[in-house]
Amino acid sequence: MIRAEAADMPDDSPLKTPDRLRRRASRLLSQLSTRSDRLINEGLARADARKWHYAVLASLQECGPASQAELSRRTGIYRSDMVGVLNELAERDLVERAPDPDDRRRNVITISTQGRRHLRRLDKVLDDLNDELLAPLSPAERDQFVQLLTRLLDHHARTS
Amino acid sequence: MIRAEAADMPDDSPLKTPDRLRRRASRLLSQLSTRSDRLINEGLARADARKWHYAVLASLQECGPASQAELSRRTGIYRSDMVGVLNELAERDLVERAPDPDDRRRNVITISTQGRRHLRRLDKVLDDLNDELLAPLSPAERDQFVQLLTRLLDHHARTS
DNA sequence: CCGTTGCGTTAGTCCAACTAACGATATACG
DNA sequence: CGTATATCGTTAGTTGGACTAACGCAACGG
Repeated sequence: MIRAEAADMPDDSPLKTPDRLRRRASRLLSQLSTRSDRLINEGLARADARKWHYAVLASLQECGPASQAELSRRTGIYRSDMVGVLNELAERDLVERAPDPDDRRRNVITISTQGRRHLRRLDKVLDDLNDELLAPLSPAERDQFVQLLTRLLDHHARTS
Repeated sequence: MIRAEAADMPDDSPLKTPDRLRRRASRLLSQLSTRSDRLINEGLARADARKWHYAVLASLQECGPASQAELSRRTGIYRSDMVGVLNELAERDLVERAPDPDDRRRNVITISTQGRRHLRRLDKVLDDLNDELLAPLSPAERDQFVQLLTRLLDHHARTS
């Protein structure tokens, strides 16, 4: 399997990336993540959105209205960046930002009907993009990949 | 499996990250990569290095001396960034930069004895860090994880 | 000889992740 | 009560990685 590439690429050059580098999980992870990010960002840009938009809308849809700070915790977006994301979403009326009468420090963010519609579109877009990302894997392998990622992430999220 | 976390975490709050978000491979990938990067960067910083240093030194060790442009191709570092990396490495005498007599456009980069020693240290450091990264996985699972990553990356590298 | 290509280098863009600090409000404690 | 402490939304700024543009120079191909 190692020399699968030797089939279509003459190995007469010492140009190839050294094996030591290619096998490090950390490196594979970061490289694949870069490509994945690019794929996702480009796909979402075509749909006039960013990935943070999706994260916020999905969170609102699934868990209901919330303050900005709570949204930050749910989605992992820093609350300093949340401001801008919500500005963009509110500008397009995908989301409503209203002061919380119970706690005047808070804003209550609610997803709008348009927001729900937009979210449905984005869900479709992301399904397709993730399909493209995982294209070389069989369904079983995809599940396993997701499961491995989840376990690793959970571990490092709890140990943070 | 979905509510594995409910075991040690009372689910009376709507704060949890929505499932839809948690299952997207692209998202898992990017989040895990962020944490992995942080782990690696901090670990290497403690050893007074950066990940690009390792990539360059390893490439030199495994494939021999090369021009800067070729190093770029081997490692994936942009040649505009390679300059700075080589400056740092040359400053510490881990690497030697000499004009190529055969092609006066080129610099030939050679790893020094100190460079080799430094590389050995970094290899150890990275072994440990990757162990930490993959801690929750069994050896078989680690192999599989690496294999899945490799296949995905190869696919998207060729389709680039 | 001239156009193209590859080289090293400089500068600068873009974006994500992250920190610091602010004013305003809410909560806890003495 | 009052005062400390914490939380909220917000602004500004830093850092680092990925990436582009353009330069002068050298090599190669006609």
